Amino acid sequence: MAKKTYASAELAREAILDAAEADVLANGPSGMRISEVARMAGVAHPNVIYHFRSRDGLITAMAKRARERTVGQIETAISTAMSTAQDDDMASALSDVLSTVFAPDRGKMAVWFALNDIEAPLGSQLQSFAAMAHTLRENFRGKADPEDTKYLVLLISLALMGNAVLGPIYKSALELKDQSDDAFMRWFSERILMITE
Amino acid sequence: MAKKTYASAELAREAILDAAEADVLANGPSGMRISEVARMAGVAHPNVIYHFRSRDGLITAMAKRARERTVGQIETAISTAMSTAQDDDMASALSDVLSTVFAPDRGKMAVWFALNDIEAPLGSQLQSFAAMAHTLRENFRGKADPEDTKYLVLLISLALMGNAVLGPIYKSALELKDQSDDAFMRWFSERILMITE
DNA sequence: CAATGTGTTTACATGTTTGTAAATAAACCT
DNA sequence: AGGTTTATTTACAAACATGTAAACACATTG
Repeated sequence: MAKKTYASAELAREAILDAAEADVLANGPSGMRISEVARMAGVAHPNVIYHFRSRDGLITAMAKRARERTVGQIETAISTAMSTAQDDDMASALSDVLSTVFAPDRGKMAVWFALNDIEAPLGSQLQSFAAMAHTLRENFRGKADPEDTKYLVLLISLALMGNAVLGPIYKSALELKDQSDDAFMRWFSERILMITE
Repeated sequence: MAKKTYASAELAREAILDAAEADVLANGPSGMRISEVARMAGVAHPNVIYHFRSRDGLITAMAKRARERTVGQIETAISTAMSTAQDDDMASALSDVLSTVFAPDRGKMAVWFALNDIEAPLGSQLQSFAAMAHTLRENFRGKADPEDTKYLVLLISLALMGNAVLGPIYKSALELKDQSDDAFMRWFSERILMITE
């Protein structure tokens, strides 16, 4: 009795990828269990293997989908910001981009990937990200050193990746008054603008 | 024939912990395999269990040792810096502390721990770290907002943790001219001083 | 120097995980 | 409707990981 849970194979695959993503987010690539993924997706475990050939195939497919989705979201986030940013509220605009681009789950996933030597999102996008940042910077602040902008992009990326993983822990350890991501983004954006003076 | 590889049980334990640390650094807590640790330490796998009772016991002991070692190193690094720091070369002094405190391996380990919900080093030390930083700051720059110093310490911690994991990847993706940790530390230290103006 | 305790090994038991095989059901053609 | 392909399940096989048991070597000491 092979009853169907999903309308199409495509939907089943997506559901399995969703489950895999959740499992990896919680337990990392090495902690992901295909039976757990199957359970979460509501299918029998050989079905997962049927769709993705192997555990490794599942991880690869999951990473690929995450990468593609991320690239898309980054592009829209940046282009939105570039078209709406006003000189008088750069901090706000910047803060918005940052929260979007480096959402906690995405950051956590990127770190999991990096630690497990899996090609992560962002890496390949950073270069163009830096180029856009540099254009934006020179538009508002005049001539600047491209290398300096790269360092800036690097710092932002690293800090936000770190924030995704350790942010909550460290904020609580420091007993910060406002431990929300928003507060930190806001503070950070202001400092970034200070050092691009 | 139970031949001895190490002179004392204590040495065997240390060797096993070293191996466990290397394995966890490479594969994470969930990826660590007792037999692999045993192989690296040159003992049979039940010997590992004999010394640490279980896989979990091994991880716990390893984490504990790492925490204690870290706390010690942090304390000496900071006190050295505080006694030698000169007003005219703060950036250098700061940069030195940062590289010491957040060495790549330590950062990577902290991230592994955090992702696996294991109590990591630093967390409990951050508060006193922030207090020292604040004293130092007010000594050189006069009255400042303690909350702001906390954010600063947070940023530094997060960025350097991120650097330990993603630094090399991102630096290469950005095609930075100088991809050494030193260059980044130096640049970062200078910006930190800029925003504590 | 025998007895005991500690550290170590080999051999094994058990459970878990991945992956395969075969059967079965549904969808899709003609 | 019948046959083929696709998706799914149950049952099983094989590998691997953790942990236990028993035996064995070494050192200490009574």
